[in-house]
Amino acid sequence: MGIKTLEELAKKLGVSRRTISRVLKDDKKVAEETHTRISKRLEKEKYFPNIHAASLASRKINVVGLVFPKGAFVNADFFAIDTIAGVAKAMSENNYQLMMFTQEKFNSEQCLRLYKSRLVSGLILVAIAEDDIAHAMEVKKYGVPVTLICSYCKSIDSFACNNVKGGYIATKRLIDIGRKRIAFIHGRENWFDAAERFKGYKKALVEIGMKFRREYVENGYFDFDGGETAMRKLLHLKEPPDAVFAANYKMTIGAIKVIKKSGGRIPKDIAVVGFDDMPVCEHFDPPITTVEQPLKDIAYESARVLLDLIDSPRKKKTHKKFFEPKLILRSTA
Amino acid sequence: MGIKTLEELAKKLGVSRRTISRVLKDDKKVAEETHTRISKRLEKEKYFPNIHAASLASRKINVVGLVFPKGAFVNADFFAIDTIAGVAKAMSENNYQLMMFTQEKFNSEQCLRLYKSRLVSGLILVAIAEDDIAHAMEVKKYGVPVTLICSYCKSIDSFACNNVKGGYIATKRLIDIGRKRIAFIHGRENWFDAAERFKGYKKALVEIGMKFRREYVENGYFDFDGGETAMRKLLHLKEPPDAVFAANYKMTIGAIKVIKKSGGRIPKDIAVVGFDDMPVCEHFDPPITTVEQPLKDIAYESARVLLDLIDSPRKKKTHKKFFEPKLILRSTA
DNA sequence: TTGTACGCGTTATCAA
DNA sequence: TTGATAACGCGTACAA
Repeated sequence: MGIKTLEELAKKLGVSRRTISRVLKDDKKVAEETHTRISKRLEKEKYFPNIHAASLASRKINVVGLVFPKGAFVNADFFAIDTIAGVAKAMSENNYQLMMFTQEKFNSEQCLRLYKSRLVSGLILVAIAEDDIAHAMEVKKYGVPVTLICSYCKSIDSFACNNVKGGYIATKRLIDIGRKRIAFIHGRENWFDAAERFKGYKKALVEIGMKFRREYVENGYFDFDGGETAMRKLLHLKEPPDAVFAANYKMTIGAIKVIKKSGGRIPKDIAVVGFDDMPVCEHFDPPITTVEQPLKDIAYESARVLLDLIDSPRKKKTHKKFFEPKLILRSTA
Repeated sequence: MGIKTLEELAKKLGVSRRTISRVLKDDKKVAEETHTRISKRLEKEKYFPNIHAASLASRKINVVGLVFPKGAFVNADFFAIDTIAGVAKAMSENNYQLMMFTQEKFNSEQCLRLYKSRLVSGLILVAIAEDDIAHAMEVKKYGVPVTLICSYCKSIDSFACNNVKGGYIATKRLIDIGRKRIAFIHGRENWFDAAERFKGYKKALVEIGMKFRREYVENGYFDFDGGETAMRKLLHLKEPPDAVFAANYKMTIGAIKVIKKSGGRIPKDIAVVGFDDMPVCEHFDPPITTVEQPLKDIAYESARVLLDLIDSPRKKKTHKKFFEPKLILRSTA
């Protein structure tokens, strides 16, 4: 049932393989009559060329790998969805396929294997921890086309939100509404994003001449519980904050929960600005004021550049682009 | 830099390709000395076999495709994450790779192509709308190993939550706490899950001898806004419900929002049970009583069975498994 | 406009 | 225990 190879089909049609191959590629140099006769038959037989034979011969393979560290994937939920959606869009626009990989811990050896075995022709690495940047560089050194999403490395094409600015506008908002004691709930410290948002927070304080207070910074580890614990500590301070900037949406929700439970009014007693605009932020009670990062665009762009890189690997200059974050005003600040 | 082919390496080592191939496969029939000599060199050269050459020769390819309808992917967020995580686990346990596909609308032609071009050796279809079941059957008829996640078809191996039971236990909970006017917020009607949960709702009502009232059923289209609109309509009824079961977490959150805004107390005035236990449900205000479905397990199992199917395609009997939903009691009912 | 024939890098069968 | 050698199915330079 159904023709399996070009050879078979060629025999049945009484033409050469080469001619059918031309039809498949829409090569002009085929008589119109022959063309229609062949393409009708191709349709009918539901013939599709064996990709392995093709890429063995052509040395090309239209597949790109998207590598998630397990942490990012399991805990960051929406984050992963937008990333996949953005990359998938670029892939389908360019007739590429997307392969997914999740790694317990970033594994440069495995990345190399994916490439050298010709499974993929390039890799997109998502949210690599700072400690792993060196390994990513190694992968690149072996000649693997690589781009980074939501992390940064001088020698690799990197795409991320301008997290410093994100932290800055979040904090600035709190300053603008008159807050004097602004706390910060930090994400995991070895993550690129977390450190950058912290910088933005400090920058805004310095700019306005507000003093930076160590006791107003707590680590919430990017999670609900972490946000709760951090907020609880902040509330127990002798001089509790009158505003909080939490560096992702989970910690924000955790913090709000604790504030409400303690009887604090939001934003009257404590104003809150979060990070990431997940669908639920708008529908939370109260609706959360937060900084949105265009994750899907970031992912899309990094994928597009990777495809360029695959086509012309000679490019020396590395791209890097930091996308604009955007403050979404709702009820918490 | 680095050996590219078996041939090259064979020459350098003064052995035949076949011998190296044996070492790669851990074949016993190689002298120990030869074995260690070769494997050391393999390691050093970072040689990995060309997958295309290998699958061309062996006619095998350790890749499985996971096909999302676009709707399910973009709107169902967490849903997709758990699904991917479960499938990815099965893949890595069996040394398979995972390829992702998102389709605007289910496209059997494309599914067939993926298989016939040997890109994948089987497909997992996620949450196919009822209308598309026929197309899925066609794909199967062409010999593609296929399993279904979160939808059901008699002739295809199917894995889903026991949604009827889920709807039943949700409704039963509301009955048990003494509610007499129980409303239902329906998901998109042509989706398998939605219809099943509705059945469970009706079953619980009938069982207790409560009459089914058409006006207590509203469609919320599985989305926040839909949930809000539906709830608003329900509140405007002459005899508003004293309980609501909403068929997914987004509609649940939408409904709660509207109830709170209208001044209703939860669960005192209106009790609410949701569906899906997303991380945010626990941290919502109020924490949401909901029905959990073991999505990750469902996905894992469907992937495992697909791999079996690929290994031994002769099996006539189709598997189907309906996983147990679980009521998670929190504050809304 | 159409066809021939070699090469791509493995696997696997047989023979040594 | 090892090694020739023929597939595997397609791409493409070159020839007709």
